[in-house]
Amino acid sequence: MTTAKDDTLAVRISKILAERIIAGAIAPGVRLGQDHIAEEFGASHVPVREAFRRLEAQGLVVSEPRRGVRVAGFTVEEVREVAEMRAALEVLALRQAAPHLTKALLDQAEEATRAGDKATDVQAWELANRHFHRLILTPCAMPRLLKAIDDLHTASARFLFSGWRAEWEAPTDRDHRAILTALRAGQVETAAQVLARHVQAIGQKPWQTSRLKPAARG
Amino acid sequence: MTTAKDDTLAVRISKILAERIIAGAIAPGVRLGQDHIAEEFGASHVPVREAFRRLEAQGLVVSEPRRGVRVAGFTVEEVREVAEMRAALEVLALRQAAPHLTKALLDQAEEATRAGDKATDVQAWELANRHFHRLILTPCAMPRLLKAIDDLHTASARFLFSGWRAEWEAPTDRDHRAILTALRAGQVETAAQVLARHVQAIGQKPWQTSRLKPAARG
DNA sequence: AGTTCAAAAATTATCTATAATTTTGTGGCG
DNA sequence: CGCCACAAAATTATAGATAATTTTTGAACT
Repeated sequence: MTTAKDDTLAVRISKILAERIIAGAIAPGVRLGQDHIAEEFGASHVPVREAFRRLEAQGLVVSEPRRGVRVAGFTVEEVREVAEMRAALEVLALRQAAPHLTKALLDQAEEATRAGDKATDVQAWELANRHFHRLILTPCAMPRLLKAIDDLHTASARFLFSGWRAEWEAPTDRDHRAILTALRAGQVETAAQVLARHVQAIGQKPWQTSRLKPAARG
Repeated sequence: MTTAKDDTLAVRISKILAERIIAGAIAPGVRLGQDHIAEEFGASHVPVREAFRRLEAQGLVVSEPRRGVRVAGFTVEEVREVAEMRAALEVLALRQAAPHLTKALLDQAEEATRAGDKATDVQAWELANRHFHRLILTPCAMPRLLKAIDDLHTASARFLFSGWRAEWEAPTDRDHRAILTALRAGQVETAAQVLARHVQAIGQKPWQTSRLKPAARG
C-alpha cells in the first residue's frame, strides 16, 4: 500500500526509511550512511541522497553538510511544538471544512472512532485516529495545509510509537465523540476548541510520569 | 548574503533558483530541465536534482515523476491558503513569544516598521516587513514553527513581487504599529488578533480590482 | 599516563559516462 | 480526422573515479 509501483526509486526508499524511523526501528541520533543504505536497497547513492532530502523536509532526519544525515531526535520541547502546530493548523482546517461536511462523512468519522475503540495495538489505533482526523479535515480543500498537517501527524506518530503510553484509548475517543456531536449540532467553534485541546493534550500528557531520553549513541 | 561559502552545491543552486522564482524571473508553469540548469551552473545533474527536492519541499516547484519539475503556479485559492496558514501559525508563534519580548526587541521592531515607511521599492519594503515579523516571532524558540512560517513568507513574497499591488505601504504599517502598541501594553490577545487580520488581508486584497492569471504555457 | 599532533581511513560530495525507461513529437495509414 | 508505429528527447538510475572533509588511529612528547 505504501510503495506504489510508479513511484520513483528515491520516493520508495524514503517511504521505507520513514516507516522505520516512525516505528522506532532506527533510533534517534543514528547516522544513515548513504553507501550503507544504497547497498541494502541494491541501489546507487544518487536516489538515496534524494530520499534523504525528502526525509529532511519531513523533519525525520537532520542533515549537516559533509557530515551526512542522522535520525532526528525529539525532546520534550519538540513534541510540544509539533502538538501546538497541529492544533493551530487542524483548527484552521476544520473551520474551512465545516461548511462542506456531510452527514455521510460524519458517519464515516464515527465509524473510524469505533475502529479506534476496537484497536488492540498502537498501530491499529493510530491508523484509525489518523483516518478520523483526515475525514473531518479533507473537505477544507487546501492541499498545502493538508500536507503540512499530515507531516506533523507523522511526527506525532513517532512519539506515540516510542512506547511511553499505555492509555491511548479513553480520553482521545471521548474527544472524538465530542467533536462529532458539536459538528452535527452545527457548533463549529465548540468543535474547533475541543479539537485544539485534544491535539495539544497528545503532546503534554506522558511526561508527568516517565521521561523520554534521546539516544546516547552518536 | 544568500549564498554561504560552506553550503553544499545543491543548497546554493536551490537558493539561487528560489530567488529567481520569487522574483518572478521564471514564470509559473515553466519546466526546469535538469541538464539545462546543470549546464548553466557548470554542475552535474546530481546536485541539481537535490536542489529540486529542496524547492519542492518549499512549495516553489511541483514535481511529477518522469516528467521533471515545473515552477509552481498560484491560483487565488492558493494565495488565500498561504495567508490563512501564515495567520494561524504566526498567531501561535506570537503567543509563545510574547512572554519573552523585551523592550529592546520591540524598539527594533519599531525601527523595522520605520524602514518599511522609507522603502521606495517592493523589495526593500518586503525585507523590512519580513524583519519585523521575524523580530517579534523568533523569541518563541520553536525552530520547526519558525521554519514553516519562513517558507510561507517566501510564498507570500512571490505573490507580492508579481506586480499587482502599488499600495503596499499604508494599511500594513498601520497594522504593525497597532501590534506594537498592544504588545507594549501587555495585551497579547489584541496583538494576536490584529496580526491575524493583518496577515489574512495580504492574501485577500488585490483581487478586488485586478486578477492574477496563471501562465498559459503548458 | 594523558594530551596533542599528524597520518590514515572512512565518508561525503561531486563529476563523467552510459543504460534503461518514459514521455513526447512526427509521420503515415486506414 | 483519428489512430498506430517509430524516432527523438528527457528523466531516472547505475557505475566508477576523484576531490575534499571528517573521523579515527597511532605515535611522539610532556
